Amino acid sequence: MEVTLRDKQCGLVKDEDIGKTLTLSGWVFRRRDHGGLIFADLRDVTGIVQVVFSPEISTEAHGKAGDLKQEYVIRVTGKVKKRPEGTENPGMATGMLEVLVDSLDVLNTCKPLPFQLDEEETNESLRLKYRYLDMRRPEMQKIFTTRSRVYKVTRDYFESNGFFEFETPFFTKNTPEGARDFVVPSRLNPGMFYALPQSPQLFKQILMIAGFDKYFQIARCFRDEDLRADRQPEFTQIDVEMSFVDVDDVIAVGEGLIKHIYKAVTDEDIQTPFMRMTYENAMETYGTDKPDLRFDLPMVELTDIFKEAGFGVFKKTVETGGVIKSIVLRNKTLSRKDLDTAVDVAKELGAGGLIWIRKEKGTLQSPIVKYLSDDEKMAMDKTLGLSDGDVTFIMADKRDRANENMGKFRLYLGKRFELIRKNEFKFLWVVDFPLLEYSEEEKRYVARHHPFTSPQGNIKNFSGDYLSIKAKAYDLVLNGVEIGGGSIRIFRMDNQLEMFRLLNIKEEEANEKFGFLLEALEMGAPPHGGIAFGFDRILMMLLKLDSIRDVIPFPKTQKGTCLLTGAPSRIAQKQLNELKIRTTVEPT
RNA sequence: GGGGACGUAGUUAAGUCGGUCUAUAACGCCGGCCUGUCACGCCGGAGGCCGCGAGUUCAAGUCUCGUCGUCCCCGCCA
Repeated sequence: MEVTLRDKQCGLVKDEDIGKTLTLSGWVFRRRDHGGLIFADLRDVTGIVQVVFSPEISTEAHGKAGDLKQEYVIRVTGKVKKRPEGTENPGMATGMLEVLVDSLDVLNTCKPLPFQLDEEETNESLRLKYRYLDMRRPEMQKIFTTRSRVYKVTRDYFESNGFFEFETPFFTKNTPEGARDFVVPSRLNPGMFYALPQSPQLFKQILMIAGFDKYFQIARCFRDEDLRADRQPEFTQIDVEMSFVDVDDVIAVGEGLIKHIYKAVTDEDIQTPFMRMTYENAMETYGTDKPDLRFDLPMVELTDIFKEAGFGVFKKTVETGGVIKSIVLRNKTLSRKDLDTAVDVAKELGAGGLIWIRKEKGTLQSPIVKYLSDDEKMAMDKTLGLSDGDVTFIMADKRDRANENMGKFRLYLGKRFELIRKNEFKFLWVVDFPLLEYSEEEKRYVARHHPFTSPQGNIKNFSGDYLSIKAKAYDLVLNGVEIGGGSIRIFRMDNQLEMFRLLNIKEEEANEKFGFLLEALEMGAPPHGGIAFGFDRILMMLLKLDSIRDVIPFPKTQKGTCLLTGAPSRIAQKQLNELKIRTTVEPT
């Protein structure tokens, strides 16, 4: 016998259904039992519709409805009616309608819930353990239906721009640079391991060399590093690579994609092109390579003004090549306590110290003011344009440390004094990254992005300051979070060898680790470059959520465990034997 | 590896200076009543190893140490 489970979904019942008899199925979201009359909100992913059980319509259905409980799965059949005047609910999409039920079937029951679905705040570990209940909440359904739509518009965008979608291997080769790899033992090759990809980087370059011109993939990536609110061990990237392009081409495609996604999520248009800022400018002005531009507080350098200062810390810092940087917090008359707290915070962030100078009634007040000459005070006042109620915060340190610490302190000020305009989306390209950075740990220069990133200009026989070489690399930053990054790649073997020389990587080592790419570079590799966007982070930001876990269906805890499935777990000795693996941890 | 926060009925929270705490409330749950509710309402009831383990004390939900779990941050990570 054929049974109709439903004619349409709950949220899709419309005015034109009035008078029709429909069969609907869904979950009992809430039930309001008035004894003689019982209301229930029937819910599915499309929304909620009110169903009414009245003994005047069906005593049998009304009788059964008395036993309905939260989250029972039911099927009802009944006539769609306009609600009686005065009982409409304008707060819900189907609030003008209701279904008068003549027959009710309980398709499945539900035990009492471990937490209420409409509870504002529920312990996240409980939500993760019962993720299927958590995900029934309308807010979560909104997140994941949005996520689904973003996959679709992403594919639409690339498809209409001539890109080809590929899948690349999960079981791949361990790479030396970058994050720690997750590894998978190879049973067929005892003692050998695959690595899960940190990104499809080398494969997408190979695809360019293979002549596919424009590639994209919505790719899962794996990095065995510690977790954060915006970092999961497996996450999704929108991975892109293009041939015969330079920086501006990739950036333009990236902006087009973000515009598309932004529209899909917020239904609004954003202005492109996005602002661009050099890495150096970002570091000098905001002390970070991912500035949050939803508030101002730029850093201003005062090194020249205070280089002769009577205040020992300033003088000594400048003499030893350091800098003096300041931030002005305008028109917030801070108490002594606020200022003391600010000093403590700065120290906790890693600063050696923090000087404050407050302007009131036209004069500068500060513990160090007596060490400053009138000329110095006037020069500072003029440079910073101070008014009454302004506080200048000053750090003196080596350039990198002063920038970095002041950058962190800037974020503190932004939060503490609520300067962040929360409704804004401030996109920003950070460009002209240094090609190299010095690794204290390894005592050598390492690639800031990765070793296949193209330098700006010719680096053949380069002998100057290695840190001054710029890369054709770019990051996309949104509200202080990095949501994408990429580069133009080196496409000629001679340049790649030059790069390895700078990195002090021996040719044999390079061949052993990524010889397949090097060999490919020698067989007609076209100029190419690309970018990858953090899919989860983009969603998190656009939906104004605080955690990447909220946009991932089944996320891991900070210890990397899955509370739903209990992963990771021990495996049987037999499995270990097959893999020729012995652990050094005793079973507990 | 390090720093910090939290852990009390099924859930969310309160619990002051260690002492009427026999641990409180709301929601949920159970029973009853209710024909226009929509977070329905009203009456009644059950429900607790105060994360776990030591210690201090006449006395511990409360103080100390350890441990487990979750979260935030640094390191790590692009």
